[in-house]
Amino acid sequence: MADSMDPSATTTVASDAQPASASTNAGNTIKSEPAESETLSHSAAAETKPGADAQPKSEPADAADAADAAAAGLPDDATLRAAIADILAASDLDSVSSRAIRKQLEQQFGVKLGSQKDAIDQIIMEIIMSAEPAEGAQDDDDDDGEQDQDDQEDQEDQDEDSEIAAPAKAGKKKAAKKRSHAESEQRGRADGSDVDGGEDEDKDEADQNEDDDDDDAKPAKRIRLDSDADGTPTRSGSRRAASSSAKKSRAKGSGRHKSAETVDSSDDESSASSKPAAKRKSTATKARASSADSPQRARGWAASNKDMELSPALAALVGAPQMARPKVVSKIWEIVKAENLQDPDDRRYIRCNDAMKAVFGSARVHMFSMNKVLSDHIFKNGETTSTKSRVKEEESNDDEDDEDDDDAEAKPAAPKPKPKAPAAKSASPKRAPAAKPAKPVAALTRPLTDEELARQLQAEVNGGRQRRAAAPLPRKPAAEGKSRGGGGGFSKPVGVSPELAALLGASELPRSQVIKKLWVIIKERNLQDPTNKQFILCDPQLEAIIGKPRVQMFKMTREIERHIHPLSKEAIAAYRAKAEANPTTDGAPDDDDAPEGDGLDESADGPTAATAMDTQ
DNA sequence: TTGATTCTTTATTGGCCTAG
DNA sequence: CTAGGCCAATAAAGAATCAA
Repeated sequence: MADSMDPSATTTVASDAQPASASTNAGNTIKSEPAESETLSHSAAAETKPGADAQPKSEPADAADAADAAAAGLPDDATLRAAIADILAASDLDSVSSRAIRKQLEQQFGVKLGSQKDAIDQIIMEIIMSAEPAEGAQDDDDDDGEQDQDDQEDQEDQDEDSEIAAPAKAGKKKAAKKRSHAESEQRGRADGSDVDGGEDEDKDEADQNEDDDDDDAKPAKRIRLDSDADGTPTRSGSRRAASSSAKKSRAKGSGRHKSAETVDSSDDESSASSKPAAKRKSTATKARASSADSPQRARGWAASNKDMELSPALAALVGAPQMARPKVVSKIWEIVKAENLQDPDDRRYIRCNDAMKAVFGSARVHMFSMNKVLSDHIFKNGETTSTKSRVKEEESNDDEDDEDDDDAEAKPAAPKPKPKAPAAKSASPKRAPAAKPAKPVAALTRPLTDEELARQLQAEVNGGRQRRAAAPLPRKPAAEGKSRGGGGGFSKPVGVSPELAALLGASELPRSQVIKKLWVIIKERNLQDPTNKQFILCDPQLEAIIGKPRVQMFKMTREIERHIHPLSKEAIAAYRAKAEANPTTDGAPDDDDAPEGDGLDESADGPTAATAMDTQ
């Protein structure tokens, strides 16, 4: 995390920052005496800047002894164990990695421990597992922590600048997070960037970047992963699994998983059920401290590791019809190594064997382009066609053939080509940054011979390409399949304040449209902060609504909320009737084309506001 | 550093669904 | 029947995977 960070700086930050929103550790941290914060910071330093002086509290003598022993060879098991225990005790398990620990040990003992990697991992796991009971004991503190968190919340509400401070304030973040909360409480909180809560927006922006710096801290999940692979049912491991499955379940839109997760987390049920019945709103604001960064990473990891459908050719190559992308890459490299397929002249090039030729369509492929080509052979689970292959097709259509007319219709489903299309994108708008025009693979692969070309063509026919002829991309079943009975939630029209109405040009429209239109305006007026596009630099009109000259896009919704009020049933019905009578292309009622009168600004808003009162 | 992809973070409401 | 989780839209950025 902080290889580049001055440990002393970390200390400063940690002790200076009001830990008001120290996410994970809120409960404890709040109560921490300054001295304790110091200790924590040292822990952080110890974790990332290994060295005798950074060695956390216990037994420096041991370290010295061990160093002596190291001169003779590797430290013995007991020494190693003690040292690891020390390191772990001083580290945030969500951010520390086995590698970081090993490096620290190497420093400490003055020997290379690469050969001991497995053993060290094993010891780490054992120590983590043996720490479990302590975790349970800490559960009782949860409520206190939560209470404290509530207090912070209030504080933060008063201090608007600290809004973004606690990324972990996602209340709704379910059991997996709660668990990590409990665990993190017990662990040291070593991560300086985690501790430095929120001071101001700029700080937070910096924090974001600093968080990113915690590079070499491949989180302890690595360790957990290993243990999972071994089938060792560690708590941490199951937690990770639960978290990833939770994510998956969400992606799939299944409530069943949720319950499974609940079962999984039996020790959490009390805290979960003890939550006031008040709904999401309260849970959302009730900041459940949770580990701020690690779950994110974990989920990112889980995302990458989702099993994907493989084309027949690729399946034949790797020996499985489904596999996560990284595993595919790994497997291919396994094969490359096993068969010594790397070009001796330039080891970045891989000489394809027959199976690989079927996939890559050439006799030689650059390692970097390998992934690109693989994309043609990897598909979303359960899909018959891949989004990106569609995109590719469209692109290739542009410069090659026009035979596939239906592809043009498929376009809306392709999120890519326009990094910023304000208009209708629906299913998966994510991954904006990836939107790069596909570089020709040929740039890295050598020109194909006719024979190879033919083979490539064949591979395409056999592989992913043929899938595209299949039925139109079944967009997220949840997206349209559910169609959530008659437009509740975001599609339910709401009334907006005169100011907002003036900006949007409509006084009644669905919440989703409010946000959508706002973004159109933001783009039109180029209001995004060029240095950090997550922030909106409000123009006078927008500032009158937001109340700030600059607002993070994530927080915009909250600010806008002040200008939104529910409509009466009658008003909603009227709105829908109007929308139905005047359907627009978007599917959602669009006020651009069918505004309820252009002079609705003030006049229309009065009644709606009044009716809104009725509703409430 | 290359490549692609998926998912997360934030905030909001309310219908739908499941489990108890 | 109730409680509570999921999901819908919207944005940018970054993490995760793997290899040399």
